[in-house]
Amino acid sequence: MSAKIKDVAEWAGVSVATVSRVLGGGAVSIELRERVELAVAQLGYRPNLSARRLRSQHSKTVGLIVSDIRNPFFTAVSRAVEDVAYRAGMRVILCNADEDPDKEAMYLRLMQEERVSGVIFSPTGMTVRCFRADLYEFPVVMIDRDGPTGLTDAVVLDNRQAGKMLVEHLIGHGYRKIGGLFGKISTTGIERHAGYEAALAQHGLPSAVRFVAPSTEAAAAAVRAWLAEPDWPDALIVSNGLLLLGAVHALTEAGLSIPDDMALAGFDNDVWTGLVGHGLTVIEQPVYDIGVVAMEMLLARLENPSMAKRKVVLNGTLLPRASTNCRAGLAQTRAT
Amino acid sequence: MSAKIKDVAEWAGVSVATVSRVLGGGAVSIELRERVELAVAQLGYRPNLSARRLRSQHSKTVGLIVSDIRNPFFTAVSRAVEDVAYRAGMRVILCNADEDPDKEAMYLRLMQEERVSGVIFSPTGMTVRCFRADLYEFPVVMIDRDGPTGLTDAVVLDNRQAGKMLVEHLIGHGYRKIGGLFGKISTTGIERHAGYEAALAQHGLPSAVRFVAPSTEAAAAAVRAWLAEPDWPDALIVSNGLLLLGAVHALTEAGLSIPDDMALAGFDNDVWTGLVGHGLTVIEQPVYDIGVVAMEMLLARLENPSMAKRKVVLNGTLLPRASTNCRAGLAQTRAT
DNA sequence: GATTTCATTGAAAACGATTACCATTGGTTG
DNA sequence: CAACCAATGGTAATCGTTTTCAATGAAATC
Repeated sequence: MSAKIKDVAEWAGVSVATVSRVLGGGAVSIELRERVELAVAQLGYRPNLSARRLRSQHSKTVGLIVSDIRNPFFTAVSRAVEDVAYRAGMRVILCNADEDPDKEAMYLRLMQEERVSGVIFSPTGMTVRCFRADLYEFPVVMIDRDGPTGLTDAVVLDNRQAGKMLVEHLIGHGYRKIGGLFGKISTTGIERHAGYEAALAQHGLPSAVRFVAPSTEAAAAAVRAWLAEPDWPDALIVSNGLLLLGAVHALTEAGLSIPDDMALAGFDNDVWTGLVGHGLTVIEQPVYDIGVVAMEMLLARLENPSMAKRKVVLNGTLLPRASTNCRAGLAQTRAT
Repeated sequence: MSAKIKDVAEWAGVSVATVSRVLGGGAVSIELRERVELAVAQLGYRPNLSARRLRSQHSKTVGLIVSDIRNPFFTAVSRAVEDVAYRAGMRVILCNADEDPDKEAMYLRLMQEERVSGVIFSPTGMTVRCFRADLYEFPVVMIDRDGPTGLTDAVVLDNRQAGKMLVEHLIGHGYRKIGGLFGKISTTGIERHAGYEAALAQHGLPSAVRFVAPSTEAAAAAVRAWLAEPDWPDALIVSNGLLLLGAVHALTEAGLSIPDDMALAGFDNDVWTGLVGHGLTVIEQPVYDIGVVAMEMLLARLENPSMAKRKVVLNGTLLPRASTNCRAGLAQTRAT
């Protein structure tokens, strides 16, 4: 059994209050402070965080609920959240909800039991629609997906604009039959789709879309089915990295050339996107920044709970590469 | 302020002990049990985990200390650890130690303060050499890297054998000048290097190695420097996914063809390895299994602390692909 | 020199659960 | 009918901290 504060106090010949003050940076004479520090070192004393949290009523812990840590987007975000959190003296509890509203509810309940200081959460469309922030005693910062404005803080990408940007890039490179493949569970897919439709409508071009479950396999299957139909698009926009990989698999196994048989563009600058052929054109999200901003917003909210809710909208940047037949992209890839 | 157990007791007209028994599955008459459950539901009561942990002296929490969650190897492992942990009613605290012994020590101290039930840890070579398991009150399971046998439980890959396997694959495909690029911080790099040397020695072939810091950029720089020398190998073995990516970058930017100018093989079946050219030959680690086994070992150890220490050695599987000019690999890639 | 002020320190009361121990009840048995 | 027992509920101690409050003594003010 490890040493308790009482042992330290006895060893140093002071009261437990004094030890606590030394640890917490209170006012203690230099002499006692040294005696206590020596005792702490000699006994190898480590405070019990459960006791501390119970008494002081703040956990210094944040919950991070993502859909799947294996998605490079979320690993980058979580790394950023952790960096900022640990630097601020807070711990992080990570949960994978697998885009499943039941699991989300379960983890939210768990966060209450932990009495976390706050939660950073990337919810499904389902949960976002019926989320009642007032049910929880901790502030929530939504990331990637956003709910009805003003309910919680949020940091998201300008998905609509990014969707438009991708379509316009393709139009600018001469493509006219531009298909879209979007995730059907998250709100990001919906918004990117909206941008896609808006850009096409603006140019008087027809749209052709498929909505799929959020998995590489589902995307591959959808593209496979599409290729079996008589009439495919000559360019395809895919709404996130996981789905994009599925599309690549389906096109490769069909022996089709990118971009000659079908151009391809998508979201998320995952490492592999630079390595398919001469590179895939993608919208790069500021993944690390998203995590940093989310955690900083949470810290600010804890500092000042009554502050008006904020929504930070970040912009993606277009990385033109060879998969959309972009000469700039080709040149860049060769040079790199 | 949320409801406490006392409020529930008053609401239901019973004592706090009865409420606690209902929650903990003790012996309570059916009638009172129903009254309590109703009260819990109506008040939205959630037990305070800090209080529970303080009193019951077990945290039901495990620490997971990895070097970087952005490394796909560790994301897969961590996902597995979490799945098993949450299924066993335990929470996971994740820490990134960045291959830095100081950070490792800091997080280990944090784990003590949290009074975690156990820790799963992927230490640097430095920490592994001077790790004193008896300093900590929780059991530790080492993953990926292993310390002196018998000190802690461990689950690792048979790195030596995997290194040999890769060399023999290359020799079998006619390569004779086989270089090696290994990480210099972790023990995995050392062991894989040992297997590499052993296999070459067995065939009477010369070795040529470089050791680098564990980053993609360091690997790219090393390969770049190597290519500037007059005499490079005609095949290169790289000791992990991060470094392998660096090698690919360096070779690509030098305009060299894989495998015509240089064959390439490595470790970790990260998604992108299947997408470079017609695929990179790699040793695939059973990443998810490693996490599952590690967490299960930890649970077993908690169940029975006096059990003899175990070390589980898993085998990698060779995925022959086009980067080593492997016809089997080529065919497979085309078919997939 | 007496009174006020101030910085230190210690004693003890929380924090919110679990649980050992005791008291009550009603039924069964000798 | 007395006595014992099983089942159930309540009381209070406990976990290891932080924090309030009062006490102490030294310095400062008048």
